[in-house]
Amino acid sequence: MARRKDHTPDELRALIVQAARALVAQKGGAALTARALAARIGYAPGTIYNLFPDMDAVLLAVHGATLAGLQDELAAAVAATPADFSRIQALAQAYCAFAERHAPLWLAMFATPHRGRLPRWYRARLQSLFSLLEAELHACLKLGPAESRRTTRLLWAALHGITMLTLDGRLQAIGKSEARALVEALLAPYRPHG
Amino acid sequence: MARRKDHTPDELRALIVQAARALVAQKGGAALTARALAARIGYAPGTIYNLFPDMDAVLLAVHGATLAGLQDELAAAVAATPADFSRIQALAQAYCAFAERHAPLWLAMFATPHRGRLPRWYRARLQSLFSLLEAELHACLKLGPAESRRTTRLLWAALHGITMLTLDGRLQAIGKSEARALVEALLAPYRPHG
DNA sequence: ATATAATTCTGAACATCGTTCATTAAAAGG
DNA sequence: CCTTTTAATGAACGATGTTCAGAATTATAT
Repeated sequence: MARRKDHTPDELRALIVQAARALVAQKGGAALTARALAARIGYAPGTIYNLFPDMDAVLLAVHGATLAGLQDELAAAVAATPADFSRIQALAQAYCAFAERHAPLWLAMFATPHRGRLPRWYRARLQSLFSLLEAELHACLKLGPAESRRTTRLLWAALHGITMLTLDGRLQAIGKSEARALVEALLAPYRPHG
Repeated sequence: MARRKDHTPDELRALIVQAARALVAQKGGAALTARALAARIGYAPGTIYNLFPDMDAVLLAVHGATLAGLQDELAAAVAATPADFSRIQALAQAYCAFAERHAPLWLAMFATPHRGRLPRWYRARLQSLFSLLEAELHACLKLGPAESRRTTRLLWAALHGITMLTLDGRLQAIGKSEARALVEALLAPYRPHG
């Protein structure tokens, strides 16, 4: 039995990613199994493999959507703040808020180390995100190009650490309210003097 | 067939953890399967379950050993440096060096989010590590109690982030040499003025 | 219209995983 | 020597990712 529903390959691909995203968001990354996903979209498990090489690729597509969502919110934060230190604060808080609001999706993104290198479209997404932050740091903190590059990586990594330790409660669980204070303290050295 | 080799339960427990540790260190966390572990110690898979409730418990014991190893090296760093800012630098570099040197073990420690709360002995291990750092920060940086508590968490989380992003190459891969520069930049604001 | 080709979906099958447990072998005790 | 206790087994169960020969449907050609 074939063609039970008329979905173009692209539509079906999008349907799979959407269902996978919902599954991870609701029940965590471990709940994303081929059979559960197939049941959710009303297809047989094998159908997924006609559109994705394996389940890792499905999960990576979910992560891509998560990164896109973060980028949208960071862009909104840029648009809503003046081009000074307060924008950097807003970006950092938006990052933390997004990760907290989509905790299962965010945790799933870092749960399993990827074997092999990430596909180009995924690296491009990351690069795009990174460039956005770097541009804002350069503009708002008046750093030199080399310094803003390093500072971006430092703040990015530090934010990642704060967020992860907050979310999964590992290593001396950090309360959610304390996370904001930590981000403040992280950025404090970069605040213009006065 | 029973009692083929004479191991007390404690010896066998230690043997299992040791073999599991070697397995993770050599082939990564995903290679730690009940059957592979059993084969490595010359027992049947079921034997593992006589000594551990499940494989997660074995993995957690491995992580406990990893944390103990880190604590030893941090203590050595304390003993080898004067009680000033340079000691904080040495601690941070020791942390990064340990994670890098035991990359598979370190990555495995953060690969899967733990369901439920961690056992008490594990939380005590973490607390012990954290207390060591907090005491040194308090002593070497002349911070108040509340401030040293927050600063410890901040630096801990930031170090975690730098280390993780360096090791698994995710998110704008940070080169190993660049990681040291990032740690330097992270600590720079706390360097005594001059 | 009819036949043929191309597409698309199925679901049984395979290997491997964690885990359980009735069974069996070995040691200890009477 | 017999009995009890302990320790180890390995077959078995359910669930996993993945494959693929075949079935069902649509498109195309004659």
